[in-house]
Amino acid sequence: MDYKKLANLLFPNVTETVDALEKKYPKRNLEEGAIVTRFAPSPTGIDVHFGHLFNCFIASTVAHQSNGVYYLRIEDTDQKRKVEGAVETIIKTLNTFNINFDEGRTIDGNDFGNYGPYKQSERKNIYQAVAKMLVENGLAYPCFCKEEDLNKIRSYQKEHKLTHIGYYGEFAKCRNLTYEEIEENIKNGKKWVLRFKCSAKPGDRMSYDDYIKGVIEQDANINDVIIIKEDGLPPYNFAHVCDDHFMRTNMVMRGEEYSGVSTTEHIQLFNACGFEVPRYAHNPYILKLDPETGNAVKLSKSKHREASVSFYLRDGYPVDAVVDYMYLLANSDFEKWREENPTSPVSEYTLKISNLSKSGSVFDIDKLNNISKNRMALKTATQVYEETYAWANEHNKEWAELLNKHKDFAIKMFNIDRETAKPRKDITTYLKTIELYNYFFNEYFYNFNIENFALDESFNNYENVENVLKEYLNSYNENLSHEDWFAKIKEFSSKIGYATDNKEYKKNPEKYLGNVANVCGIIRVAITSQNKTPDLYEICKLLGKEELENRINYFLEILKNK
RNA sequence: GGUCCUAUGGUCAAGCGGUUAAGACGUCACCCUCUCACGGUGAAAUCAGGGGUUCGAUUCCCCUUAGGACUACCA
Repeated sequence: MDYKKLANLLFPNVTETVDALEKKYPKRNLEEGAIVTRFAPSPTGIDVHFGHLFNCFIASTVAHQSNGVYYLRIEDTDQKRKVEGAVETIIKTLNTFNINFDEGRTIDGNDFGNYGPYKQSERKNIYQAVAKMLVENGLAYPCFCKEEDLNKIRSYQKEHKLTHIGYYGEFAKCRNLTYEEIEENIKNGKKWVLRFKCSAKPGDRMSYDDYIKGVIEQDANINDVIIIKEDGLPPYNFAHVCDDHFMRTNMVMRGEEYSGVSTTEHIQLFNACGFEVPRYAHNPYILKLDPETGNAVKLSKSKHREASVSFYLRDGYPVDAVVDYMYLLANSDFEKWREENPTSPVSEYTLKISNLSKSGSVFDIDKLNNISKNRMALKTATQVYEETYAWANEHNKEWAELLNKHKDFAIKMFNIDRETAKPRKDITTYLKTIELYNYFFNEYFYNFNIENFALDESFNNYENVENVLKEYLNSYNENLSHEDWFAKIKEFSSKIGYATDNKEYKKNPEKYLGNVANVCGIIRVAITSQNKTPDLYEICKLLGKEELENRINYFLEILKNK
């Protein structure tokens, strides 16, 4: 067959040539070992998957560490699944986590960089030029099979339990069409797709060196896969090959789902085009334990809230905590480094792709919480204030207003038990600050009902409670040191029948109304509503004597009327 | 069904033929203590099973088992 003639029949309007493209997109001039890689999302959702964030994080870190290039390419060849606003969300979200691109599509829809356009739907001429070349070289052919034809082939293959399912060998009927038949079909307006003429046969093996998983030997792809769809655009496989070639990617980092036969297919395509095959690195998944079966399953947006990056943003996990967690997932020795360098920027740590786990790891929210607590404890009160405020502005207006209205007060509040040798570690998220600190604000406190107060048996006898609180107010003086403050409490506690020596109290509990811990407990609940709070002395000092009195009166009032 | 990947406590994991099998999170206990935290000390808890190779296997090989992925005009 005259393939040149066929190419012109199929692509009469394509004038672009591969040679011209090679010149237009020259090899990158980078230092030895520089990694050029990309994030290539499909704009099909309004939320980013944590697994994608994780992949991006690894790829961008590795690229930047090597003085390479990390770019963004939008894979929108499936026009049916496109979602409005998805690209913007992706870019914004990644930026939030300090993942930035050196070139690619931007949030306002423009491109920056010399290898664009960075959106596949705008690269049709490139794909068609390469496709035309393949036809000219006899490596691709048009296929007129319809969906039902394909289904028929598939069910035949399944019925006869053939090991290979697909369009190959004797099943690839359109492979044998003559030029005249093709011309006739086209003249009759029959729709066609372009298929790759695969030279591999059942039983053929191929191997490639995966940067993460090592050398993998695989059954080679034997299907005459589709490289140009009916709409003229390529599916993933061919778009990947053309784009990563002309964008001069040298390391394709992508999810594990592409490892295996797909990769052999992609390599065949690279070879057929005469393009250099890039290095592949297939990242394992992040998993989640299924409570019913106990099996680890792929983290999925539809089933697990922590699969969506918006979850971390909404709950207010500090970005540095999430980033630390990703480092930990990638390289377990990061933990040791972090222990030794608690305040260093992560950029000082070298991520080692060789230390990536070959299998997926189960997502552990407890670990993230722990990291978050530790990161939070390292921040100054002002930092905590500002980050919390920024978060609240987006996610909780009420909290934001209070923080804004009482800024100095709020910073002092966040500073309690902070700048000490053993800072508190109870804030995991910005969201958590609300339940942890709301009682500091009168706007909250004076709206509490008796149910909001953490009452225990110490509150059963109203007279005792009143007695304790009145004594406390009498003894309280804002100028007291911490020691003197506590000495005063002990003093009146003993006077009104509470034990001040805990060992003594444990020996003879019946001799006392309670111990000094109960006294503090009563005070704590009365002025904060909670039984778990930071240092009581500091809280009292921050609120001031007048406010203490008001709160105690308020509390006694509602306790009495319970 | 076929092909590939993976397998150390509940989780993340060190380990590269000889170890009392690190460490972290989580759990529990005790200490510290005005609560809660923090901190400290300690405990329970792991080499999936079976064959080889070897003087010796968690480590190397094979099989089994389990889990995961792929097998689209989706990416």
